[in-house]
Amino acid sequence: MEATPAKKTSRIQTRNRRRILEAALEVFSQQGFRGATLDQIADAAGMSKPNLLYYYESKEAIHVQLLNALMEKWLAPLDHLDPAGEPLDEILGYVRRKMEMSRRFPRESRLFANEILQGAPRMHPHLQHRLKPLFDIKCALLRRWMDEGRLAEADPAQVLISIWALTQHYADFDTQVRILVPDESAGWRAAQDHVLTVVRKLLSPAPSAPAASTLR
Amino acid sequence: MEATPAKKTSRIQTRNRRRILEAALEVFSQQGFRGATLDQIADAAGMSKPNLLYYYESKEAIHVQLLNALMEKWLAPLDHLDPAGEPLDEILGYVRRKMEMSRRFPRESRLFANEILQGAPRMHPHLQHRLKPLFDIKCALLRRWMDEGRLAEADPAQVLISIWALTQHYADFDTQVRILVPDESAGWRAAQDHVLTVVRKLLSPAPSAPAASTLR
DNA sequence: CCGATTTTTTACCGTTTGGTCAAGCCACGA
DNA sequence: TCGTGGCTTGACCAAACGGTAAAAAATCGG
Repeated sequence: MEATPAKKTSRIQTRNRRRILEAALEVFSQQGFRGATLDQIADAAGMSKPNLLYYYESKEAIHVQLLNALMEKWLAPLDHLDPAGEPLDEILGYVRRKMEMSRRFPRESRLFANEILQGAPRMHPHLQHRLKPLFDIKCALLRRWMDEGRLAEADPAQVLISIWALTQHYADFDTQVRILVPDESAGWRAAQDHVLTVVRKLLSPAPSAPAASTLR
Repeated sequence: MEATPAKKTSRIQTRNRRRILEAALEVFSQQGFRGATLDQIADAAGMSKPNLLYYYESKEAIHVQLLNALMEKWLAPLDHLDPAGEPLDEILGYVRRKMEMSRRFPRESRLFANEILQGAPRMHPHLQHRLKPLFDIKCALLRRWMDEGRLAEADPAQVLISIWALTQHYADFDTQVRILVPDESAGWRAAQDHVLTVVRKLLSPAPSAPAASTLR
């Protein structure tokens, strides 16, 4: 059916699509979906509005494309939590990766934040069908580690949520953080060290009466 | 000069102004400034658009009014940190108050988040002249408590920032949290207990070699 | 009850918005 | 060289937007 769609995407097509997404990320992440205008995006992409609409059929199509790409990128670090690794190291590694993402991709973080703030009108299915299952799997993993006494006892779901809160905050509330802690250079280092400390103190297995398993 | 402005605000005026602010809070917190429309707000307030503009001269005026009122409300809990109190209790009390605010005033939290996400175009001065000084004062207080050995050592600025991150996250990312932890009733209780635990573990003075004051 | 003032509505305006259209441009293979 | 098909553009549109003008309606002091 449907005659071979064929026609590979040309070099100019990939280039322009990339430019559009880059521009759209910039604008959407700062203004939100409704606040952004096609003219702004087209302008930032260095092309005319009709040309932009030649590559994406609507404003919403661009937004959706951006969110889809984002979801994969966002989930990757969590996916890397290795059940075979040393629990605390695994989690601290995860935190490090999340902080790194907040630092290197703040616009993606803000795009996500905007979407959630508005009730995730376009991402709700994604959250339910991709994020939730992965979340549950990793919660179970944390649960197991805690039961084995290799992590301090805590609510696994709350642990993951608070790691997100702590790490993403530095990207999403960057404006506020910069006002309060003007230190440009050392800022990120201090932030990362701090968050790592918080998580370590939260999850380090009891150092007083240790001994691996308190069976029963 | 300027003949007595007089004319007390009538009963109907206060009532309508309140209704407008209530409606605007609902809409702005969900859609952001640019995303919200006067028609939406007027609709939510149960009045016509021109009537709405009879009470506030512009969309921006409503937004500014909302942000001003918000700032006071938002700072209050931090202001209550008592230098004379028991350090850990004071801070845990502060965390409790912040969690309570996230639960009872999620729209205010999201309004604030929206403003910061967009670079705080209207709130920047407020942040610099009201939030920052208070922040510095409370950081100094934490510093003192830590130096006295009554709190665990940490970067005071990062401590306050992470408390905000943890508490506000439950309001701002409510949509996501609800998907991941569907438990309606126990959810907030679990969240609060968790955040309190995190902060307690972070700031509890070393339990091994305690003794109040290690005066050098 | 009246007159004056405050409140509300109807009709409207100029601008911005997301999106369309038909014509022009340009690269490239034959 | 020319034509063909992908790419680009200027001109345009209807709807939605923030906001205004003026008159109708409601309110209230006397």
